[in-house]
Amino acid sequence: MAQIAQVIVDVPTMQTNRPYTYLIPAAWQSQVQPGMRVIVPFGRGKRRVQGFVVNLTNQSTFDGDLKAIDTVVDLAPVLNTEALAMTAWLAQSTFAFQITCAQTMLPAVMRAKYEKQLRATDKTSPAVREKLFGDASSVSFETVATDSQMVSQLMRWQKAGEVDVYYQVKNQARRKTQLAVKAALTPAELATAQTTVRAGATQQLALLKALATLNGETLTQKIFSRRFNVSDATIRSGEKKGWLTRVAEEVYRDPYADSDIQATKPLTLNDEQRVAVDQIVTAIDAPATTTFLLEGVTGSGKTEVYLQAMAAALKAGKTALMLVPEISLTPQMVRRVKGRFGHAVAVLHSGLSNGEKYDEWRRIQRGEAQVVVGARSAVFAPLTNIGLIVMDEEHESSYKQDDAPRYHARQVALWRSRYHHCPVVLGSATPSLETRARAEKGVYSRLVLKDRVNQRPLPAVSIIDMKKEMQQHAESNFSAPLLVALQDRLERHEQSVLMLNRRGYSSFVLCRDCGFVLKCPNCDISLTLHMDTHTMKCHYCGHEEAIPRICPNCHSRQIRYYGTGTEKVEEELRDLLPDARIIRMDNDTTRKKGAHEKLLATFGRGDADILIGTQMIAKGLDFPNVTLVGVLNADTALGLPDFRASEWTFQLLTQVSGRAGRAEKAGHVYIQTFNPDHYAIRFAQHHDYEGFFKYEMRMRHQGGYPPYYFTVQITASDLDEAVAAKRMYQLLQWLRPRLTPSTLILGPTPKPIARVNRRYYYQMVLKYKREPNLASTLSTLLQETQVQQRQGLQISIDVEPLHFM
DNA sequence: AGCACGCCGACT
DNA sequence: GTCGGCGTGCTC
Repeated sequence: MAQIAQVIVDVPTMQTNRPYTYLIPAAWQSQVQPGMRVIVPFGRGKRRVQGFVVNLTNQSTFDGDLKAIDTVVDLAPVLNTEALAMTAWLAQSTFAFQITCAQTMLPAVMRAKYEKQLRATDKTSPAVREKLFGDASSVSFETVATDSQMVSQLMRWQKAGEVDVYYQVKNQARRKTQLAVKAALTPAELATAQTTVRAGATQQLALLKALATLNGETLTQKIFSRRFNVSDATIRSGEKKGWLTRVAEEVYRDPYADSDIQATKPLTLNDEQRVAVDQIVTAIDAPATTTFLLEGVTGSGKTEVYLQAMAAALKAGKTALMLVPEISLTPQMVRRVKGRFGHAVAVLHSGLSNGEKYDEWRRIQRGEAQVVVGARSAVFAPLTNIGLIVMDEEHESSYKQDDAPRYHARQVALWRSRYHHCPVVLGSATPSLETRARAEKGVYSRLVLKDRVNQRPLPAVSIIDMKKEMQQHAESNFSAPLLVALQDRLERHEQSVLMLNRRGYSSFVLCRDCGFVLKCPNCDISLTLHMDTHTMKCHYCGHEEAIPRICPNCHSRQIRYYGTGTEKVEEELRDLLPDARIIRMDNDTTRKKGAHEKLLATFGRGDADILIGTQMIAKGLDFPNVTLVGVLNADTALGLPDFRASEWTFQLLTQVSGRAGRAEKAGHVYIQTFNPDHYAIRFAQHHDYEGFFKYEMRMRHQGGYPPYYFTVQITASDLDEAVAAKRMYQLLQWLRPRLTPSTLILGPTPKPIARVNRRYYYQMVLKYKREPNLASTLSTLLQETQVQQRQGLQISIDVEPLHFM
């Protein structure tokens, strides 16, 4: 029986990023297990924090007095052996704190909330009691400690024993319960009771008869009253008479409870799909940790391959994990998977409430769900005995988390595949260069789907040179050919989709007299105009202000907005095509829960002719009547200072092109661009992924970028620009001699957006092929800079960053 | 992170 | 003299 526990405490700092040793109180010794949450005293005061038990021993390696665990929060571990191992690996590979990693794997409600409280003691004088507590015995420190004078007063009272400081560690997890009805009498007694109710009491008679059918089982009151048509009032009076008892029964919050989902059958596979499924199934059965790259154009039936391979994993008694990008996790997608696997499916995505996420997580943990579908963080789903991991649209940048722990779901998936000894399927029409290059080298097995399931050819793509258009016509978002095509679709009662590439683009306010651009007072970027709220907003810090009527700089009235937002495009289109029914889909119109789905349903029913949207419309939507896709500005992302700009542009254009002509009717795509000869646009025009891959690989080779080099980004930020810059140069001096000479260091440079939220950002990028001591060097760097970090300097390390700006 | 300790300036 | 400002070190 273990007497001592090693605990990772909820104090995310470099110094506390290691286990602390605690005594286990005798009463808990047989129950505490690694992976359980505990509450422990930490520090010299009375502070208490939550922690995770990571190890049990009988001997302390700590030479000093041990404190004892205060409370054990869980009855069973919330992190199993795999999750604990994953925590350690994740912390080490992303340079994040272990506690941060552990918390990332669990639903948000399992994170503790802390409240510092003051409690009355037996020494509390009436005056203090009156001033602080009133009738209560405790009060939150924050509500009383209003200013520094009060804080010192409170400290004096604490020293005098007038008040006691206490840390309340709050568990946010709430289980949802529903009242359930249970018969309190035996069947014989119920029968007797039926004869004793007064004549005409039909409700009571119905209740007794209903209770008799329960056979001692419980049934939620809601269903009970509906099924037997007895009112809640009757049930309550039955409870008073002692016929029944009502108990609170735990229920899961089921986000899809109200949607009725049609069961679907596996579709017939074509030859290529068959080959793919067979290979994956062979790997599942072996089992082998093969990583497959499933490459197939839109409409080639990748999803069906996933579903049939997952079915094989279930058939082998194993579980399956399917990751999809957040924006592809639409109700249609969920319906498709649930239709195939029914109640075995748990869904995890950001649209769920915290309670719903918690319940889905517990269903998985208890083994009640064998299939998990979810976005990035679902890669940590507590499935055991995984037989297959699928990652759809593996090139999507949303798989990389932007804040600590800065992990890529693909890396986690590969780690779990090794742990469970199961295959991984990475699917995409436009694989990331890293993945495709690994397939080329034979590290991954490549499976190719060349044919579209419906045998439709890919749509024709026309490139429109906007430079020429601008010379011939007045300034407009719509070129003549696109407008003609839109008109034509209207006449033929076919639908069109227009995409506005928002990346690197927005509408801002500019003074036509002096050129003044309205900027955010906290960040280094222009404020974006929002017509719906009639405000100027900063997309980085959320700052909001009124739209200026006169220029703050020269007081001219010639201050107008520039650039293009979806709203402005919509407005212009309504002018040009007054008869068209238009739907706009962007962050503003889809913010409300379910709004996204509603707009798509309207469009799908044919209640609109044109759908205007941002990147979010490029993915997954599949409407047979769409025969025209227009990209209004293909090249805004090309101007970004990022070596992946071409890759993103190519992927986006290829994806959006796939939206045209998915059924019987042929589709056409119009791409408006100022760079008609750019290779990313040319290869997208010809649906030529292979061509793009070869060309881009040459570019990466020349520039020394991934996948030829590994990269690490180091960022420093401070309120004082000079401090950030100086520290960054010191880091460079410190790092250079510790790294191999062949490692390249780019920078330090100010970030393209140098100031965000009043902080100044500087970055440095390491490019290397082999750097054996990199991990230890970078951890030392973090250790050595912790004193500066206290003083307000923030340093972060991003391994294989996706965004270089 | 949050707390105690310790060292300096300005006041009951 | 002391109260309280902040820089520094430590938390099993």
